[in-house]
Amino acid sequence: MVSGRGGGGGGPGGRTAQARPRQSDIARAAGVSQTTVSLVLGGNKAGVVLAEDTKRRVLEAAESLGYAPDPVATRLASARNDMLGLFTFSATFPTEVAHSYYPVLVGVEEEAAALGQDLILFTGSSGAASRAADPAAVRRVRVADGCLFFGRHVPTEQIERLARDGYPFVYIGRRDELGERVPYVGADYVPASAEVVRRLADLGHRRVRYVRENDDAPASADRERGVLAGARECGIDTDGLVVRTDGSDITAERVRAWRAEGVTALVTEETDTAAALSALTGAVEAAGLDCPRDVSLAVLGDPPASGSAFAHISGFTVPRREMGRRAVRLLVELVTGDPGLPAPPLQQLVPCEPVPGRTIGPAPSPAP
Amino acid sequence: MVSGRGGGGGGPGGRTAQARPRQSDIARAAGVSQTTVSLVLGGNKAGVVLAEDTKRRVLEAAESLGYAPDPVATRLASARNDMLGLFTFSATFPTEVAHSYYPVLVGVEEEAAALGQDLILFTGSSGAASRAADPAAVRRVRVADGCLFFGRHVPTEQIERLARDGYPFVYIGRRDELGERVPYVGADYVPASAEVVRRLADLGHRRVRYVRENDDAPASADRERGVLAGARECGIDTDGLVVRTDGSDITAERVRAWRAEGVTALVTEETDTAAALSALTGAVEAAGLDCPRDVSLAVLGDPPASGSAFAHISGFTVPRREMGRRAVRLLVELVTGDPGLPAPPLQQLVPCEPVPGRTIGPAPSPAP
DNA sequence: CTGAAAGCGCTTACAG
DNA sequence: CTGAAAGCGCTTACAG
Repeated sequence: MVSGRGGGGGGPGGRTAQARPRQSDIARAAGVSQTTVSLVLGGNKAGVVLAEDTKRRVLEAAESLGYAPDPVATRLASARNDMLGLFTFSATFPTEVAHSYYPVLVGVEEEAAALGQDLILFTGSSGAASRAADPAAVRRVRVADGCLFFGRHVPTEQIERLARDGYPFVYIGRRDELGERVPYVGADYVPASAEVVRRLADLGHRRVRYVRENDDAPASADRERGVLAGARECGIDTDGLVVRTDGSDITAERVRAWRAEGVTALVTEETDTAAALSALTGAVEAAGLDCPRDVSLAVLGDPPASGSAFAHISGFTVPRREMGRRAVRLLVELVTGDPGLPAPPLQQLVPCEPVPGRTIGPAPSPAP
Repeated sequence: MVSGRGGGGGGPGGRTAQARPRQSDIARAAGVSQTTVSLVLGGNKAGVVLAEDTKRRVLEAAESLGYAPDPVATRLASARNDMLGLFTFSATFPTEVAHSYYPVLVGVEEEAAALGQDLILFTGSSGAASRAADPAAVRRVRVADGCLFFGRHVPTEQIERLARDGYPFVYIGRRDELGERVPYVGADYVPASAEVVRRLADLGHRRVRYVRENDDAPASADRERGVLAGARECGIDTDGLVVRTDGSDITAERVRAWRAEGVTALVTEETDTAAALSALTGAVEAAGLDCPRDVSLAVLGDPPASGSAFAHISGFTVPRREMGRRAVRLLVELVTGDPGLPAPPLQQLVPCEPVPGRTIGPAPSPAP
């Protein structure tokens, strides 16, 4: 048996901890049974009729004792506790990608609060020791009714285990590798990317370079798909259009050479590392080119920091906040969903918002 | 009775949930009792001696059944749950003050992960309806072993109730109003503020204006205290030194008048609203003054955004991340602390880091 | 060395 | 309208 209540703990003042009140304490105070307390406080889903006076006494006792239900017990007994998990696959909150992470969190938090859900933050690995591979890490999420997953390095096997057990979860970000029944909320990169190319075409650009990273992320694949689709639609040369890079080989010379070939617009993508983006902007600057006078420049996704020289770069923004919101909404639907009812769309894409910016302009004469 | 296993739930795929194996299933398979299974799998903290053969049989059965312990039940049965709460007194995560909030969260999350604690995020009010005054809102935190409080508008009464019950909590940010036994981790504004004044004095400045907000926050009081102490120490005129404002009355004319009076340096403070800071920087710009050529400028606390014209403003940074870390450490000490052992320092101040910046320079001639 | 039993704090049929 | 009882899946003294 466990020693249980009244034990140490030593609260803030070093004072002896007072045990939290439970339903049985309320029952004693109100002179009713613990069952009745549960009925009164638990929302009374079964529609049981209770005497007004009983209700009042129970509520008063609960109030004066400062009662708060134990969500762990609630969940063990009922399979619900109105808590949602948010699991990130990194040792800590990504400091580097603060700009991309925070808005998601804001959206998640907003919608969770709106839906009366608390949020439990889990991290992939605890301390330096255990890696994200630790199976126990992912398993912990089961304390919540359902969980949001967010991040690059996904322990597929662990997640599949959860899926097999019917545990509700939603990915933030598109996932290919897990099949078509895996719920996610992603950004709709394809049309947004095509639209950027279309804008360039409308301004007279015919030769473009799309500088993307060597990355297999669905986001990168989608953007390339959109760029190619837009190019084909608008009669932009797709030959040599896509350039893969780790950043190191995008130099001022290369950019000048493109200009000499008649390239008038450059497009790149935003990622965690910003390798392609910073290499390209650096090369454009080093080449002494002005945007959009000498060459137009666009980025697929948000620029890295508002402080940089390219703070007003054209392109589109990723609807991170809305993705967070939608992911929560979907997760709650999965958690509360009646198995008989039609399921909500499991895989959702949120439109990206075009950013006019100041780095796109009419195509200059083909050769400088 | 609850329907329990195998029930609906309808996981991500809407597939029927498969019942997870539990200790009793393993027990049956291995021909031992459920207690023994718990002993074998549960780390065996009590140091009970078990037959090797029994262990092996249990482990094999667990493996072949794909057993994963139910963290909910584990936590209910053991006294602690290794969850820490983080309660913020605002409807949602502060979007405006993302820059000041996020680093704290990073620190909290880092240290919590390092100490094997999960994090529950609570917000003061859920949705638009309930205000932070809602007693139930604060009460919810009791589900965690202890809680961090963060934000300006603090429902003192609710917190005192927690304190009385011996519930462990720690404030992030200094708190005067709650007495000397209230645990907090704050920024050490006084010496950092004095140091900024000292730097100005060393550069020859003798007449200074400190433009602060009309705010009773401990942070504001501390900064003023530090400014005054530094001024007295360095022989800077304290007469008219401190200027309180809501932002509206800091104009280009006023700044020019100060210059005419011989003021060569301006100091302001960072707050949630940034009212004083943005008013002052706006007025300096409008007055056509260059920093530090015409006037030196410093801010007590971080500048608002890296993108602004004053991204390189001199002053100091608030050690938000370290505050988050320390707060978690203190809280865990309070939660796990042996009441017999000496308590850790309940009120801790973390040093601020000086930021050289580019807006402080030698004092120009007293009159322009 | 192992098992029967109580208990963690709830929910939910079921019987008064 | 209310209460006694079983149960969620574990942990932990305690008794063999």
